[in-house]
Amino acid sequence: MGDTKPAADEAASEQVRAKAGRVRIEDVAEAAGVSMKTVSRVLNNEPNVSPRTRGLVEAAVEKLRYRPLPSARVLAGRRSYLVAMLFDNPSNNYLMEIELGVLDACQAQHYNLMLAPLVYNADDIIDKVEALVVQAQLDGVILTPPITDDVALLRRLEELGIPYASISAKEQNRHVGVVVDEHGAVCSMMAHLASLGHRRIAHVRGHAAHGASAWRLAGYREGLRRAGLRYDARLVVDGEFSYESGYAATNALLDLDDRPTAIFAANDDMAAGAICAICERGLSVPGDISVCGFDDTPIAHQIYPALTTVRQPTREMGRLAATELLKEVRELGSGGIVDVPYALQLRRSTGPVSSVD
Amino acid sequence: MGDTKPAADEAASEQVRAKAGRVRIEDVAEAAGVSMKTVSRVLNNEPNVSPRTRGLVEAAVEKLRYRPLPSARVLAGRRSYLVAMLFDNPSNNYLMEIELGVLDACQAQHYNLMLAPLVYNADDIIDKVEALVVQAQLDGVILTPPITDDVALLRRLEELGIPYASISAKEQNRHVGVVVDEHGAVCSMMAHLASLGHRRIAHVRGHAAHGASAWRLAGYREGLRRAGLRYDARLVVDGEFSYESGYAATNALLDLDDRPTAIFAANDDMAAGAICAICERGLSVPGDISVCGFDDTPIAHQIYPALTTVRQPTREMGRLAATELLKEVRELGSGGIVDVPYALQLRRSTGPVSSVD
DNA sequence: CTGAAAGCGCTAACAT
DNA sequence: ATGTTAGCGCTTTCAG
Repeated sequence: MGDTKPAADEAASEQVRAKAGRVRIEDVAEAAGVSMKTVSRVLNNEPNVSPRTRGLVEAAVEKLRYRPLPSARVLAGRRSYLVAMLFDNPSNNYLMEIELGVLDACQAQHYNLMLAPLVYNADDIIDKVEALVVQAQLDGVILTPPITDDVALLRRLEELGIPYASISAKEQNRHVGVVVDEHGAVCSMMAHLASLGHRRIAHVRGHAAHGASAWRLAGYREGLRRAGLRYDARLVVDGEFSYESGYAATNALLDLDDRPTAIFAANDDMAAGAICAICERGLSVPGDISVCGFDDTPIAHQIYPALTTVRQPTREMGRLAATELLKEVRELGSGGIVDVPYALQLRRSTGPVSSVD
Repeated sequence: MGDTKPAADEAASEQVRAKAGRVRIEDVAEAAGVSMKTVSRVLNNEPNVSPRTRGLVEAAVEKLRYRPLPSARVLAGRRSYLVAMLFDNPSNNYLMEIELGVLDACQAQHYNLMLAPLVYNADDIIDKVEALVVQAQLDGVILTPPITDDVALLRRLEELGIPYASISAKEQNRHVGVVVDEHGAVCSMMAHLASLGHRRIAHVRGHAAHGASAWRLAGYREGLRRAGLRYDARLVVDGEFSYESGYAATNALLDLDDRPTAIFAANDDMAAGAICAICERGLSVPGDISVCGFDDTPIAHQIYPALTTVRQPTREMGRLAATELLKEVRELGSGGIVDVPYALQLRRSTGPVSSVD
């Protein structure tokens, strides 16, 4: 390690600086023999840099292992490289999958994610979000159900001119985000039940305030229609997406004189509750009654019998929503709606209608 | 709206500025009739401000609805007001509860949370974390299992001098963070099983690389000892915390000539797998075999029969870990280890040993 | 295509 | 107890 050659000196001093202080854009500029601004251009993919210069800068960045300091960029620039995910925890599992997907996209594009727990329908939600957007200088927000359906909030976000993307929003007009054809999914599920010979199919609804509940009910009715079955209001009972509500709703159905041979619950948790209620009466699934759910959460294959349900690619949905949002952030109007595919997961909880019935 | 009176002018200009640009510390200083620095002192709870002045400043902050811009504070100051949570998803549910707790504490103390998905035992984990710490200027990190047990990482964090807090770390020496007495919890569970008359109690182990597995096994052995039961190696089978592994392990146990009358699985998912395996053989839980788990995840009460298990206050653990970390951030050495209580959740999956046995 | 200078909003160090 | 000054590291004008 001689200290005679200038090159060695330079390398050494750079080392020291990197260790002690921190490599700054100025150091990179010096190393590449260009100005700070040119380095900045390269970093931000701006036009008007010759390929040769770009290469020089990139090499210097690599060599010095330079990474821009986020706070400095934010302070100086217009963008904050920060998006927030607004949520009112619908379910730990669903939310975490979405979050992981969002994180995937954010990391890939060097954006940061901030989490904003909110309470759906609380009257201070707009103030809270506004404070967040202004204070944290958010570049955009991701809305998860059921926050997606707060019209007042949507309006305010539009007034503020801040890009947003929603996941499974009820109203899809003018939105950026991702949706899955829940209506179609439920229709397929109903077709599956009908093909097994079921004629009395019940539905346990989800929480009334959630958009998903309406879709799933609509799919149920359309499914009945297509199978040539009559809608019977007594076979539709309210739940609220929780295990307990599914349990209670199913007990009500089991008390009917003419009980159903199949139950479509609006999500897996309620379906699990349904199975429990059925088992407790000494009936068997699917021997006596078939049960199916929606979401394909882990519980779907961790209960006995394993649940027939509908799978949505949750993590992918998070990733795509974030991707569309970031497009929108870069250029208003460039984000779109992505329709992701669902898949029926046929498992043991559904079977042919029992012949004695 | 006259423009003659200076006071009105000032108010109006403040309004405009607040709307168009943004309220800055300078505006607050002007409104309070003090210098920028004094406002800064009040904002940061620094000493050497007279109560009167403090009051003046606070009133101005309130009136102008002033909020400091994070990036500016970070750039100018030493702290980043940012902590990261390092994780290698052990389970969506567990992680989300921890995260919500951490978020509670961070929000209360005006800190931001960054999420860092990692892969336990990957060889680039140290580089990744180091890049994060340096680049994002983290004030501290929170470690979740199993990342808590990466000794090389812990050493590096200490070298870097960056505060960290861990949740349920295997080695608790010199750590800041939160722990629960898992050993004691398992002993209690074993005492419960023994009191029901069980003499042949099996254990399905967790993933070998996780600290929790070792604790739970140790608690199992100690529990046997206290109940005066002999340890039988054939009754201990390996799992890896997944539903499938619990299912497979239980099938192995059921194939034994002298099969157990109770199974303690190292977590709920595996216990759910165990119940499935038992049911599939036409045996009943707890009639033929009692099953218990650990964690009290939602699945514990969503399967049939509901699972006897151990509950840890997960969200609270996240909150406490973050709280201790932030103490440590403010003043090295001020954070400590918090021992949180566990609770046995007795449900239907455990019962008296069958008399025929 | 490139560079020089002027801040972004705040805090640190040093006055006073 | 309070104020003054000089940056933090980057981007944005605006000028070449």
